[in-house]
Amino acid sequence: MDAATAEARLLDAAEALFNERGVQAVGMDAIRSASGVSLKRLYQLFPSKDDLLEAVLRRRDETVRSGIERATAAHESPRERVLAVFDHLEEWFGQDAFRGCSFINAYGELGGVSPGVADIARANKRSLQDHFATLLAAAGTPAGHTDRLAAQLAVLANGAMATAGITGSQDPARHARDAAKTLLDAADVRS
Amino acid sequence: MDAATAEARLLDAAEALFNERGVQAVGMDAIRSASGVSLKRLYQLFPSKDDLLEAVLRRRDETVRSGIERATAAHESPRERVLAVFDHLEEWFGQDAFRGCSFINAYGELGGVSPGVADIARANKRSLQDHFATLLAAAGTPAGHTDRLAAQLAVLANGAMATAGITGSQDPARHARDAAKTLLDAADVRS
DNA sequence: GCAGGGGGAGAACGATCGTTCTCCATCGAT
DNA sequence: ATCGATGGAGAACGATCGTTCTCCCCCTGC
Repeated sequence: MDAATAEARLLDAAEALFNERGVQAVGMDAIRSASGVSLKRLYQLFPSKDDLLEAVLRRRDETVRSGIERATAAHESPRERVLAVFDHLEEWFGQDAFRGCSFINAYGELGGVSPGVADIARANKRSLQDHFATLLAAAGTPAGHTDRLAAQLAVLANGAMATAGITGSQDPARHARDAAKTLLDAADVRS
Repeated sequence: MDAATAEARLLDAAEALFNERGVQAVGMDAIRSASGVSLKRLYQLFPSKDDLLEAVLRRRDETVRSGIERATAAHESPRERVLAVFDHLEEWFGQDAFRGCSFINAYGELGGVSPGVADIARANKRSLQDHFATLLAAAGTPAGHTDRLAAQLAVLANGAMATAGITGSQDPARHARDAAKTLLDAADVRS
């Protein structure tokens, strides 16, 4: 097995286990067993558990960003693109392994003691809000209003993730989408 | 020191430390040092760390419920009472020790391995949504709409907590409040 | 004054974890 | 065929943690 596939297998296994049980409850042996990669190789590629965790979060960050990008690109108007984000959330929440947003969870567990984890979580949440702002700017909304509306939409999306994680239901995505529609209507973002 | 004050000191110390560093990063020795209660007494009152954690979360649940109750009771109309919840959040987010919602954080860290923690978090979030529903029902909103609107407001509140925790800012509370106002307007909850 | 019991300080214990090390099998190059 | 390097399996190590135990002090009832 070459280094690239070993790394991918490690990130896959670690991501799944961290998602399922949290970070600190997962031992390096469990990651080794699940990935089929030896401890020696593991520590060659990721010198510490922190390094592995941050690599997992960085890859996950890239995954969710491109997933949202792809979901919004499939629609034409800014309004539909904003709503597509919430449709994307609903689909995500329906997956079997869904147990909340990795960044919200990792921040809750380690944000207080690991600045690296806190930074990655912050960056991911900022990128979500920036994405909303970009979509709204294309609708020709006045600049002052887009930032406020983007912040409100980000709060809705994060609330959907947190609520869906805890309750284990997809409903929060639909409620967030409905609320987003109301906010877009009120801001006169109709196309 | 009698049992009641020992218990209170333990819950205070554990709550502060869990909030600051997460649950698993806090050793029982740290709780003993911070509380000034001996390990023997600690284990007499709480036979395991899990018991202590659940007691902390249950007390915290009572605290946030009564805090929201008190904040809403200070206002007259259903609309103002709903908005008072978000003012209450903003004040909370401004506290120095604020590091996100205990239930969202605890669920992220332990919800996957501890059904007790997951249950308490679920109950807390359900009570928040129920509270919104009760406030809206008093406004005479049609029953079908109150549940949907209450769910949307709960998503907003949870999103404010998650976003404020990660970004360390009070702004999400104001954005959530603004969004809530828009939703109330759209649902014609004007008093 | 004294026996006894409850509580405090902290050592001790067993388990687990992150990390490193040992030993051995494999394999390509000469 | 032999050498050297590579990597795998898993033991070993040191630290930490949850939990229990030991020892001693102090207080109370007679």
